[in-house]
Amino acid sequence: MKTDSVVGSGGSQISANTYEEVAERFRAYLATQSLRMTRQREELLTAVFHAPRHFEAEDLIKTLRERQGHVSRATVYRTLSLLEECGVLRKSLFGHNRHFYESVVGRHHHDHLVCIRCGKIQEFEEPRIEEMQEQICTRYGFKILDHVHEIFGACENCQNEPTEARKH
Amino acid sequence: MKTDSVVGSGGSQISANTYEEVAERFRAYLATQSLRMTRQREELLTAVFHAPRHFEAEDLIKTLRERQGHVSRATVYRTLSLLEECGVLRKSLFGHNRHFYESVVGRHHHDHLVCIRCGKIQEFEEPRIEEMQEQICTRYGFKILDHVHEIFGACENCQNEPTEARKH
DNA sequence: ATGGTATTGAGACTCGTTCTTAAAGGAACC
DNA sequence: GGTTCCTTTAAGAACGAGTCTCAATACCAT
Ligand SMILES: [Mn+2]
Ligand SMILES: [Mn+2]
Ligand SMILES: [Zn+2]
Ligand SMILES: [Zn+2]
Repeated sequence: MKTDSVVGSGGSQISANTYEEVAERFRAYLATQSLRMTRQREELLTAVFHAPRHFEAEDLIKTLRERQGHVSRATVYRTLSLLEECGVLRKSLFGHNRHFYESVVGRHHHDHLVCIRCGKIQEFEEPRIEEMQEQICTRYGFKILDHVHEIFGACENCQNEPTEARKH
Repeated sequence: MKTDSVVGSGGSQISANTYEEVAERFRAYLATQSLRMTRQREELLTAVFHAPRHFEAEDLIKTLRERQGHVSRATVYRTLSLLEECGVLRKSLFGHNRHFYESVVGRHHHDHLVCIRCGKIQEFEEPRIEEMQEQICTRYGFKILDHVHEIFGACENCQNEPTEARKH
């Protein structure tokens, strides 16, 4: 399964924000937490900025390993969490197990159709669903922090492919 | 975090179906796959039938270990997958990582509000969301097989608890 | 430049899950 | 019952994503 063949909802390949806008948000966040901007965190940010729309932690690790400036696995995970905390990245699901990240600064909230055959990700936006979610939470006095709404299935291209048989 | 303090949508604690109905479905499925009903598979089925509404694989393993008839870890996972395949069980998310299973025979489809503090699970049913999902899939020529729609946050009880500070 | 925190890298570790393999079980036929 | 040919199992090794540990190093305010 390929890792990324995005069909975006019409946007550009890379976030519409400039690197500086995103970097600024990150720096500001670090400041509020009395955390420091380091060479590693800067490199990670650059890598994230140039990564495809939906990427996995392991992709970043690989990318960075190939370059001069190595960044350790632990640091990658630590930094991804920071970027998530400050609203630069969002973490979602590829399948029942795998995760991917995507940059969300300056983008609308959206959810995903994930093709379980070829890995293609189709983004969708449906404010009415979001609104109903809110209603449901209100009904139950639940304070929503986060949600996961991913739809798994077969994209148009993959629907005609022969199905795999049970292997045993 | 406790593992299960369900507030169901009004249903009974255990699936409304009789054990025999569920067992029959499982046997039928095994037959179609030329698989056999074994002592272990039977014990698993019983354990599943008596488990709380939402349970984890590890819970079952523990339960079975305490009894006379031991069933190995590998067999538990294999059988849970079979039960999922034949529509007896559904697998969902507790958090970004953890999974739980629940019996779905004879129950309506529903999704969950998961309290990230105490682990309480509130089920909800919203046909209009399901319908919109279908519309979206139609729009993109996507054949839906499965979806995950879990909402994470704080339940009514947990909203007033003091928040934990960043630990470092 | 110094000093006191924050940060890092490497690798150990965890945890859920899957894989491997040899031994045991079941069904069908004799 | 015995034989044959599968399927299934148990146990533990292996895996993979992610986290933790801790000694060595980097930041940055002063
Ligand atoms: Mn997306
Ligand atoms: Mn449920
Ligand atoms: Zn596809
Ligand atoms: Zn709660």
